[in-house]
Order: sequence, then C-alpha cells, then structure tokens
Amino acid sequence: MKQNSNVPAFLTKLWTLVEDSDTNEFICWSQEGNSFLVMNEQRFAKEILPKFFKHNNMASFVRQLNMYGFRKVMHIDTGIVKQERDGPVEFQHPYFKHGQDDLLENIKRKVSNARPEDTKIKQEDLSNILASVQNVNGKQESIDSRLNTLKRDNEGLWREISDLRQKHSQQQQIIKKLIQFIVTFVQKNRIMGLKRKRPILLNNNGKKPKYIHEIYDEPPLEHNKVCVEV
Amino acid sequence: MKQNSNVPAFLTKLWTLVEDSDTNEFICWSQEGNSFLVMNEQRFAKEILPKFFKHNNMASFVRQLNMYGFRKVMHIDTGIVKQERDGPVEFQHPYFKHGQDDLLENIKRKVSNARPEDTKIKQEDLSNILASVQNVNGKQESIDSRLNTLKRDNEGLWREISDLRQKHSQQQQIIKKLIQFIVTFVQKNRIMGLKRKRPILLNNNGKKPKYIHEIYDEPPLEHNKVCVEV
DNA sequence: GGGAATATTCCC
DNA sequence: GGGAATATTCCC
Repeated sequence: MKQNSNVPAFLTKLWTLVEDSDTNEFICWSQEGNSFLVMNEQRFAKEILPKFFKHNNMASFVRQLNMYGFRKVMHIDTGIVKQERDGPVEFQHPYFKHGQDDLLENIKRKVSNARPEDTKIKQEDLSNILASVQNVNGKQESIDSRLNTLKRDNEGLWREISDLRQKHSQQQQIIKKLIQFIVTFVQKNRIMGLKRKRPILLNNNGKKPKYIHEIYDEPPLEHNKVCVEV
Repeated sequence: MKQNSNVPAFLTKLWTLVEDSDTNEFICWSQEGNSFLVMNEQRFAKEILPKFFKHNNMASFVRQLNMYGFRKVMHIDTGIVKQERDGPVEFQHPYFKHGQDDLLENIKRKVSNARPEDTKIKQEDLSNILASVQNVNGKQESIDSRLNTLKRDNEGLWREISDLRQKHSQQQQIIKKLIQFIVTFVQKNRIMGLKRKRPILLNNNGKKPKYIHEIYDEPPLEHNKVCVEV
C-alpha cells in the first residue's frame, strides 16, 4: 500500500483484508482475481469485521460496498437464482483486482446527493434570473412611462382635433352664410345692371381660382346654378 | 432512560456516562448539576470513551458536544483565562442537567449545512421567480402591442390635425376673401343708398349674432371700422 | 440498493 | 468551533 493519502480507508482496508491469506477462510479473491467472496457471513461479521472497522455488521459492510460502487455477483444455475442462506456472497468492482492496489484510486465514493453542485448551479441560475427580472422590470417601467406620455399626447391630440373640427364646422357655417348673404345681395342689386367682363374673383394669390362648390364641403345640390366664381 | 426513541444515542450515552458514579473519577456533574467536568483527559479518552463510543479520541467527543450545542465553560481566575494542561474541562448545555433526562429531547443536533431546507427553498424561489418572469414578460408583450397601437393612433391623429389645420387656414383665407369681396361690393354699390333699419344679419339660428371680428381669428386692426354685423 | 440521519475523522 | 468528507446506522 503506497497511496494511503488519496484512497479512502475503507478501500485500503478492504483490499488488505481480501489479500490477507490469514482471513481466506472468510473472505478471499475469486479464481480470476477480479472479484471477492465472503464465506460464512455470520462469523465473518462478528470475528473479522471488527478487526478492520468500527462495527461488526454485515449490513454496514455491504452499505459501504454499495457506496463505492461494488456490485453483488449473481450466481445463476440452470436459470434459477441461487439464494442459499449463508452461502458465499461475491462482490465485484472493475477497479478492485487481485494484486493491483494501484487501481484503487479510481474507485470513487458516491456523493450523498450531489447537492453541492446542485445548490451552486441553482445559486447561479438564481442570480441570472434575478438580474433578468430586474432588467425586464426596468424596461417595463420605461415602457410604462412612455405609454403614459403617449396617452397624454393622444388625449391632447383628440382635444385639438375636436377643437379643430368644431372650428371647421363653424367656419363652414360662416362661409355658408357669407355666400347666402352675397347671393341675396347680388340678387337685390341685379337691377343695377352692373356689368363686368369677367366674374368677380377673390384674390387667390395667383393660384387657380376656386368655384364656390369647391370651397363648400358639401357637394352642390344644383350644379348648374352654383357656378359663380368668387 | 425512557425515550430511547427520540433522543440520539450520543446524548443518552453521555447522560448515562455522567450520571454513572463508577466513572466519577473521569467525568461527573458539577456541584450545581448543570454542567459536567472531565478530569484526566488522556485516561478518560483511552479508557472510558471506547466503552460508550466507537473511538477513543477526545477530539471526536468534543466534536459531538459541539454538534449538539454544548459550550465549554471558561474558568477565569483573577482575570486570566486558566489554560492548565490536563486540568479539568467543563461543558454545559441548558438542557443537560443532573437527574433530568427528560430534558434531553430538547437538545437538537446541528444540521450539517442546512442544505436540505436551503435547496427546497431555492427550488420554490426558483419556481416563483420563473413564474414572475413569465408574468412580466407577458405583460411586457401586452404593453408593447398597446404602445404600438397608440403610436399608430398618434400618427393618424397628427395627420388629421395637420389636415384640419390646413383646412382651417384655407377656410380663413376664403372667409377673408369673401369679406373683402363683400366690402368691395358694398362700397361699389353704396351710391345706391339702399337703407335698412338694422345691418344685414346672417341667419345665426337664434343665437347671439357674431361681429365680423369675432368670426375672424385675428383681432381687428381698426376696431371702429369693422363693426359690421354679418 | 440507496436515502438520510447520526457518528467519526480530518482539517482549517 | 465548525466545515466537510467518510463511516455507521436506520430505514424504505
């Protein structure tokens, strides 16, 4: 036994125990040297185990074997599992072999429930998710405030539109009345016979003159009648 | 000892050991019976401990005491901590008292690192946070789409306002020209001497008649001149 | 065969 | 004094 540093006590003790020819009556290598057998469990537990471990229970011994990944070798005769009471039990592990204590360091004890890694990963995930939440929350607030601004803008725009529509409608009324007034006035003064070469034009800043029915939003009821240029 | 079910082996063994008058040479109650003393550590560890535990190390014994919340009682003489080698050491726990084994069930072993609870809580938190993230994400999308709708609305409103303002301005121009026309027309026909009792009124649906400077957006330049009702 | 609590060891 | 790995026990 060289590497008593890395290899757990259970493995070195077990390997020593199996190698030891003094205990061959109770525990020894199989013929091929790649597994070991326990004979006479009762006496092995009470007489041999306490010499190497702090107990004399076969169950505790087997528990450790399982913790280190040993498997019980099943003995099958003519298709039926042999279940002799107090018959030899055999255990095997790929790195537990006769004369090869250098392989022992490859045998790893199972960690109870891998919680350490789990918890660490969880902690990382937690931090990531938390950061993500706060990021999204920040964006949410930003969007919310933009939304509120837009809503206020919108309300203002609606008010302005309402205002403009009302003004527009009032202007339409005014235009209508002005035109009615003009029409009435012109009719009353027609007798004067004031002739012009061209109809009266309103100053339109050099742009195309408008017909009265173009200024007016509603289509003219009687087209022929309302062709007076203004 | 009744409740050998609930109380860990270490506590019942320790209590028995301290109560046992056969071992009083090495371990016994203090005078008040609310703490115990260990005399002659070396012999106690090698001779007494193995009779009750699976080891003969004082350190392991003390480790267990610490695991169960026992505290070493400090002996202070004249302001200086006594640190005698091999002098008696004293340990105390509020629920470890002479003759009161019924208190032992109140002594709780420290859990190694509270990972079980930790992990469970973490898992819960994780689920909660995840749900929260998805909730916020959902809201985000909803708000985003509302935002886009509002933006489109807003653009439409701006277009309408621009349109209405243009119409308004055009109408103002028309009204201005109509009035100019009327003024010109009236002036040209003044010689006619067409007299009325009241100025011409546009039909205003029974409402208060408007003065021309009220219809017109701009304030009248010469107030006295523009008092013509329309 | 293995989960989980307690016990022992090793180490800081 | 206590963290952490290994060992032992108890239990499913």
